[in-house]
Amino acid sequence: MSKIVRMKDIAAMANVSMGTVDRVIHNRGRVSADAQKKVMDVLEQINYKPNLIARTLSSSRNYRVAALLPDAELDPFWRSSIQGIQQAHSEHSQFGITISYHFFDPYSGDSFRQQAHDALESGPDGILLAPTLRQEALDFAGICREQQIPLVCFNTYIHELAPLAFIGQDLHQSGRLAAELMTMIAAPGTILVTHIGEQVQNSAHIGAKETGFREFVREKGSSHFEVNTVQLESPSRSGFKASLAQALETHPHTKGIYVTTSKAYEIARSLEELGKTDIRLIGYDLIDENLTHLRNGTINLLINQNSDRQGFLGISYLTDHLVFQKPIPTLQYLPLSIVTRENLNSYITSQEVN
Amino acid sequence: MSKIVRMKDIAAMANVSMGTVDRVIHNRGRVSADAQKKVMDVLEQINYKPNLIARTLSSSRNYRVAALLPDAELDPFWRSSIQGIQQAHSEHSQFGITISYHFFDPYSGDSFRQQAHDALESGPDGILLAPTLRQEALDFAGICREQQIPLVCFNTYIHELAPLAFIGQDLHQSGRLAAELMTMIAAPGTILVTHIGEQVQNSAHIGAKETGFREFVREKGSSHFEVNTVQLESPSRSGFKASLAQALETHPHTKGIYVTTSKAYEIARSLEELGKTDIRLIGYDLIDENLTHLRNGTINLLINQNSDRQGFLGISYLTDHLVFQKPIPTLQYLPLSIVTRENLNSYITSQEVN
DNA sequence: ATTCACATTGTGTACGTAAACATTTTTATA
DNA sequence: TATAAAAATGTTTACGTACACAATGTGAAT
Repeated sequence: MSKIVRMKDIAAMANVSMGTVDRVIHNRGRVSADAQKKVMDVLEQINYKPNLIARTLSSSRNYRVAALLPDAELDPFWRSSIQGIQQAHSEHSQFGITISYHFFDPYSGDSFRQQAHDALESGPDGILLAPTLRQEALDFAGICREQQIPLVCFNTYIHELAPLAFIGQDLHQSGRLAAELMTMIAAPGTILVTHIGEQVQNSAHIGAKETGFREFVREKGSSHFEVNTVQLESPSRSGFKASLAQALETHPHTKGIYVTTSKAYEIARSLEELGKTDIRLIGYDLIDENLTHLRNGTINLLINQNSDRQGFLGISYLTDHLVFQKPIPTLQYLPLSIVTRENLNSYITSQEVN
Repeated sequence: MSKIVRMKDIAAMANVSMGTVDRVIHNRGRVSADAQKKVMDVLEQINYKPNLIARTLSSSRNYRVAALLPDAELDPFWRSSIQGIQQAHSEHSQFGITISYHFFDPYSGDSFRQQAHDALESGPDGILLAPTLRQEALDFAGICREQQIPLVCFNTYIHELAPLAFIGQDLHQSGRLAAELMTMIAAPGTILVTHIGEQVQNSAHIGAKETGFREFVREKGSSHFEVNTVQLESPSRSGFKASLAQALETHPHTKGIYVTTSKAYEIARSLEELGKTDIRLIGYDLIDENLTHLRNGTINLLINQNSDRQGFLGISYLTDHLVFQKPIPTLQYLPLSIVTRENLNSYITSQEVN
């Protein structure tokens, strides 16, 4: 029977005007201690839930969100993040959300600083950030905090950033999962953990996966498997395939390769060219380049970081925070999705609507 | 620059009143051909998107939704569906959605009819249905169509129901996936597909999984694996373990068991009691009973039907349809999530909020 | 031409909140 | 005490839509 309580009702119960109730609820000040108490007393008795619909309609202002993430032209991994952001945007545009995009070179501090500057220039009410560069991200987060701009981060977890929300994957656990899967599908022998032309800045990020991987093997598979880390040339250089071949010669009993980034397709391509078919390959992310090899069997498993959903949730959370003033999760770990040839389509199909 | 167009603007452009615009947009009739044309012309030129916020606030009526699904007391599988429904409800209750629950015995037509009758009695504006009983569901859907009550179904796909939306899993593909996983982790030998005390009504439902499973093995694993179907006693009967032991004697080279329902824990328990440790076990759903065995390793893999998300989406779609009059997907297949010991937590953890 | 029935069109109010604005009360100052 | 300034409180309007209601216009029957 509990009818919905409105500000009007509270005003009546407390014997004050709606204006006063409004001032108390939003503590805008300019209220006598007496009135304050009267309203607070009522608020404690009843369970007032503001009507978010009415609130949104009333204060129908426009919110600007700046999305700051690497350029998908430079790394296709980010394509799906952008898709997720765009989908969230199209679902929320009616709430007066506009998004400006600022794409940076994921390995260039200068590029980041430039784009970050532009993002701030646009006078955003909220910022969505993929903090691939640690130090630059920290500096930027400081400015956001100074300027009181809500910051939501995704993909790369950096504890000290202390954003309003982080959305991503538990990387340590992700590494453990990869190891579990590898020990399930690979024959006993050597497992290579590959790092491909990585920059120093990313080392913490990648490190958590490797640590998790090794931890699992130590716990559960040390009798059958030996883990070795190899550093390969950047795929953009001609030496890439050679450096892989070299690694395989050094470790002749290699039965599996774990690629900690979305670049498994580069390894897959080289393995095909080298005619190696007895090596299990586990990598990350449903980018087109990987899917081809997952379908033809060169890549056996992919762990999906759900970066489309990361982008989607990032924008959704900012909308909830800005528009609806709803509480949002501080830390949102997404599922560690395992993708094979047979469940791939269930992860990438979109549905018709009516 | 494209300012948002309101009904007011359309009225001005077409030289009519807002009332007329309203009548045209909602084709409530009582409009002259002349006025109709004037408004339509404007509507074709501009891109009018109604403000759903304002619409919702204005027609702030209450919607009743009836949820009709099996009793979780009789089958724990349904617990998570209910959780999902409740979560969606708590997120949408501010939009004036109230839900009445009607739990039936999943194997009793009488029970279903009784609860379905109650559900209709409650005068719902929308219905969420888990159509476990085929014929009864068809009859019920007919009544819903007659009474023009929107019907959203989940979990069990029945084509002839033709609901507003179906949310669930592609069962054929689910079977294929199970087979792919089984051939990855099991040693060559016999694979058993088990049916546990199933009712006739569910045969179509379960059949799709088995067909998919066999199809995959035929295509990709026929040289190493032989698939056999076994029918076991209902776990409630004392003969369950014996019937399993009997099946394993009949098929002495059994290396894997595929349980097409959420009852893998029953098999796991019996396997433990029988001391069988070399048989891989793949089942469905993250119910507590299964998780225990997944954690201790008796169950190797679970395929998650995401029934919490099914319930959540079911209510969300009904809300979108009723409250926001948004288009919703006709057919929403959810991902075929693969769950292991190491990614289990990423599927069941909930987050703190701020 | 007058009246009535009916079709069409226009106007006003409600939804619940936020925020601008107007009014009253209190306090400080001369 | 008178008066201005400041503080507190109350009132009104806007947000965009839906819907009830009022006001026109049209044509037919008397």
